[in-house]
Amino acid sequence: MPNRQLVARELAEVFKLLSHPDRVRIIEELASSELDVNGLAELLELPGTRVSQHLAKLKAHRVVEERRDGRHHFYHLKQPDLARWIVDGLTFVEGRLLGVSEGQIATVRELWAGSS
Amino acid sequence: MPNRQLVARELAEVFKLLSHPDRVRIIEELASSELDVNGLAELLELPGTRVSQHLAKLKAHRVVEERRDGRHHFYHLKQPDLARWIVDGLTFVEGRLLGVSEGQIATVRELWAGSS
DNA sequence: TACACATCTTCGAATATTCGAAGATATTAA
DNA sequence: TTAATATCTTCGAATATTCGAAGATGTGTA
Repeated sequence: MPNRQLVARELAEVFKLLSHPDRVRIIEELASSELDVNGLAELLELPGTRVSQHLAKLKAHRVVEERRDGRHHFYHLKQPDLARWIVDGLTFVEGRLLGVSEGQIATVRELWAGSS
Repeated sequence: MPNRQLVARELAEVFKLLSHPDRVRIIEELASSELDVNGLAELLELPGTRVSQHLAKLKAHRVVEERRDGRHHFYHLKQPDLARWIVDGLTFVEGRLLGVSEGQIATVRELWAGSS
């Protein structure tokens, strides 16, 4: 009865998908508003090509969905709760951030939890 | 103010650590009881060397802690809530498991949530 | 001491990921 | 149609991960 193995494998897939800082930031930005590739690239100060590559991966795994309007490709989270769950994970990160105080982490938590 | 970037980087590190099925299973087993390398290896039907390598990585990132008793090295979760948080992540996996019904996922959720 | 047990560490090959560069596609405007 | 904009895809090199094998370390037992 290898259900637990199958479930662990899928969970690990999701974790792998979230295991890049750019993708974490993309998901957190999309938590509060739908954005196109350029919009994300400017917000995150990353090259558009890179954002596009990350979005392709997120889309392939059905984490984000695409809506096209003219030449713009807008992206949003398929399951907005995902962003909240990630923010919950901050609990397990607090002890690891030496240069960042708990207060600053709380600020990030609020930024990502509410409206940015 | 790159706090969000720092936080995203650390979150991504944690996700990378969880991005292997063996490590997910190890963490879920350690949620209910402290175990030594051989105990884990038998439970998960994996070679002891492999379990040891995963545990070394989890220990380096302070996800697990070690207690030595004679020639046995017992491991436990430093933050037991981590296992519960991972189980919460099952929400984002349910649609991806084609061969596993929702009822079976619920069973895994209970197995991992309570006593195994 | 000698031996078995439990675990760790190192090595190297196979595989996967990342990232910029360059070119391809699709849409709108001139 | 031509050109500009927005995005995607492919390529290849650099880097990282995985995993078994082999040997090293530490602990208990005869």
